[in-house]
This record gives sequence, structure tokens and C-alpha cells, in this order.
Amino acid sequence: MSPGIFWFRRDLRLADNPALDRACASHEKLLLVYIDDDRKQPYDARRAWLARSLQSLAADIGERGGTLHVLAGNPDSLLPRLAAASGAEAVHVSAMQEPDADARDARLAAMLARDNVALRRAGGRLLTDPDLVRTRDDAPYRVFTPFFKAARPAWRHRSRVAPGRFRCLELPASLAGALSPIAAPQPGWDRGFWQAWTPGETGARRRLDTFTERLDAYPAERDVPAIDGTSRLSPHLHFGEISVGRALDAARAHGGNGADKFIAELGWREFAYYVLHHWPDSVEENHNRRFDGLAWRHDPAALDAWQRGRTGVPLVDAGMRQLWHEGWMHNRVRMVVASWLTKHMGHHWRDGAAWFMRTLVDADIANNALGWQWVAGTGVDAAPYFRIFNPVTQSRRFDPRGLYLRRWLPELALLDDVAIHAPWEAGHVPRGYPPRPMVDLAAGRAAALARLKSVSG
DNA sequence: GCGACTTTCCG
DNA sequence: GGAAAGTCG
Repeated sequence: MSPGIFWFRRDLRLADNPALDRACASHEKLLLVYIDDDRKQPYDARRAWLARSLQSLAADIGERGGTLHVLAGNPDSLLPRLAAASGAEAVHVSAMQEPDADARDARLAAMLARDNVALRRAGGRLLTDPDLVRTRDDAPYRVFTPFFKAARPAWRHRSRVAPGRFRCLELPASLAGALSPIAAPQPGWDRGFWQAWTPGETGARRRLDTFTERLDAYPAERDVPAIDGTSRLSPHLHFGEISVGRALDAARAHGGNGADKFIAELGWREFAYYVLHHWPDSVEENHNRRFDGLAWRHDPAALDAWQRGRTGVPLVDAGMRQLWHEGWMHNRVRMVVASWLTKHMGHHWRDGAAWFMRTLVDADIANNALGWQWVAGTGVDAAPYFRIFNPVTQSRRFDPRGLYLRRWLPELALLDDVAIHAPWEAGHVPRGYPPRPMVDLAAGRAAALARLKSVSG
């Protein structure tokens, strides 16, 4: 048997990795690589996570006597060189299930085939094959609930354990120059991330275990940003440190209302990838083209205030500061800050989506595009464009004691439980905090409704 | 054709 | 309670 190459991408785990299992079954020796083709990108939050996740994966592989080689360069040129130098007959990968990445795989497969090297894909990131779920009229779904009802019955999964044993090839000497671990960001702006997160397969497994124990409280606690009541699995799922099937299994084994709620959230993730598959343009363009005529505001100073958490609206600012500090924001608060940017401030959802892609450790093209278009009212699903979140109402409802606000806005910590949600109403805003919201709540709502009305009908 | 639809707000 | 849009079975 000739050796094989296993190319880790966004499946940074050993357990329940069908593509890795298949590679182990097909070859006596494997060359394990991660290829970093992202060096020219600005350093974003995901990259800080990736650096740690790869360290964790390398350590797990090291414990099994193997080596993970982290290379920098273009896979199109590195993989043929790796195959030629090692004598490998196949490159194994997990399917990405994103349009651009899948198209790239197809080109790469054709290229490798010319050297008699196979690109073998297995597994993937989803529970649903996007091409198999269609409406009665044989069209793709545009609404979540019917999609979910159609897709969910076919979800089945049997978690696999890590492959028992694999023997690793050393990196061919001619490729040694490409070795290049991913550096941590300078000067350590990611410090706050690691109080909240443990990247890697072990951290992901622990997170799932912790969450599963508290699944019964999930329906009530998931909407309260001061409580750690959500799964917090999103970055682990983004990097494939745990399989979505394993999360599904854990929820099903536990059962109950909390499990149902969580499985519906997994359903939204499936739906986001499904929509991206059928409408790849929805990353950049309004899904509903009727909104193309909307006049969006372009105000760099206002956008900057939103990004820094200086809008003068406490819940919005708390969320944006949590995002900067932790690389993550509670889902309830994501909806509020997104509504504020797209409705009250009148900015294009792309402005917000771009900032989230840069700052979130869980930033995922599919989920991000779906979420922003959903809030902006330009996307799939029923689009009640008149739905505009009131950030003060949301704050009082979901953070009544101001615990979340005080954690992220120390300058407001001394305000009482009533005033902290809308300090300008109390008349004395602490020094250092904007004296009033950058957009008046009522006027901003009215202006958004008027703008949206202008393109309706 | 008709009821149902994650996440709302205002009066 | 009404506003109010389009998809789905």
C-alpha cells in the first residue's frame, strides 16, 4: 500500500472524522498536514483561534506518536509537490460544503488527477444534503420551518471513536521550507479570548458535556445574556473540533424540551448552509432583490462608534465590547446590535457582516449571511420588515438587573437597575459615556419604517 | 384556499 | 390587538 496524505481543513479533530477514518483504513502510512493559505489576510479573531486549535491538534497527534505538519502556501502547488515527494496516491479531506470551497476542490481534484493522485472526500460539516431536501414543487425551501420539518427526519448519526492507530510519514525534506506554524497575534490582543474559550478537540468535548448537563435549563436561559446558557459550541463547530453529529447525538440522548430547542438551533445552522448552497450570492446581495433600491447610509464615524461600543445605547455597546473582548457575542445581543445598525443607523447589513467576520471566533460565512439578512429583513423566510428591535425594551426584558451591562460597561456600574438601561432618561450620564444615543430611538425607528416602506409593494 | 410561521413593537 | 409579507402543505 502506498502512503496517503490527510489534509486537515475545518475538521480539526481525530474523533468522529469519517475522512480520517477512511484515510487510516486505506494507507499504512499517512502524511498529516494543515495548509495555511491565508497569510496575506488581515489577522482576524478566527486566526487567533486557529493558531491554538492547531497546537491542540498537534499535541493530540503527538500523543499518538505522529506529527502534524503546518505548512504555509498555496494548496494548488503544495499538494502536488507533497504527493510527488512522498509517493502518496491519494489526498483525503472532509467535504467543506461551501460553494467556493467545493468549486476549488473540484479544480484541485482535476489537477491532482493528472499526476494520478486522487482527492478523496468524505464526511462533511452538515446533517443535511442540500440537494436532497426540496419542496413539493421540487424547489429549494425559502422558509425555515418547512425546511426543518423536511430535513430533520433524515438526520441520523452514529458517532465514531478516534481512529485506533495511524503511522505517520515524516515530511519530505524538499518541503521543509514550507513549514511555518501560525503565530499568535501581536501584541496579544486576544488575551481576553482565552478566559472564555479553550480551542481544540478536548475543549470542544468538555463544552458539549457541560452544556448537555444543563440542557433542561436551555429554553429559559438561552435568551439571558448574563447567563452562560447557550451552547457556546459555535467556534468549535466552525473549526470542526467536534462534529455536528456528535452534538446531535448528545442532545438526543438527553432528550426533553431543551434538546428539542437545541436541535432546532442546529437546524438553523443547516438551513444557513442550505441557503448558501442554493443562493451563493446571498453572501453579498440581498436575497430579496426588492430591497436593492434601499438607500443605505455610509457614515464611517457612525460605523466606528458602533464597532467600538460607543453608540450611547447600553445593550448595544455592551454587546460590541463583549465581541471585541471575547471574540463572541450572545445571540440575543447579536440581534439587537444588528437591528440597531441596519434599522436605526440605516447602515447596509454588509457593513455589520464584515465586522462580524473579522471579530467573531465563530464567524461562518453561511450563518453570518443568513443572520444579517434575517435581521435586515432582506433575506429568506418571512420578512416582517417592520420588526425593529427596541434595544431598551430588550435590555429590560432580558437583562433586568443589568448584570450583563455592568460586566461590559464599567462606567455605568453605579447606575441603578432602572437607569442603567437608558441612562439619558435619568438625566445624569456618567462622564466618559455618550450623553445620549447617537440616534434617537423613536426617530430612528420612524425613519427606518419610512425607508422600508419606500421599497415595498 | 387557508392557517401557520424563532427571536416585535406600539398603543 | 393590529400591523402585514410571502412561502408552504
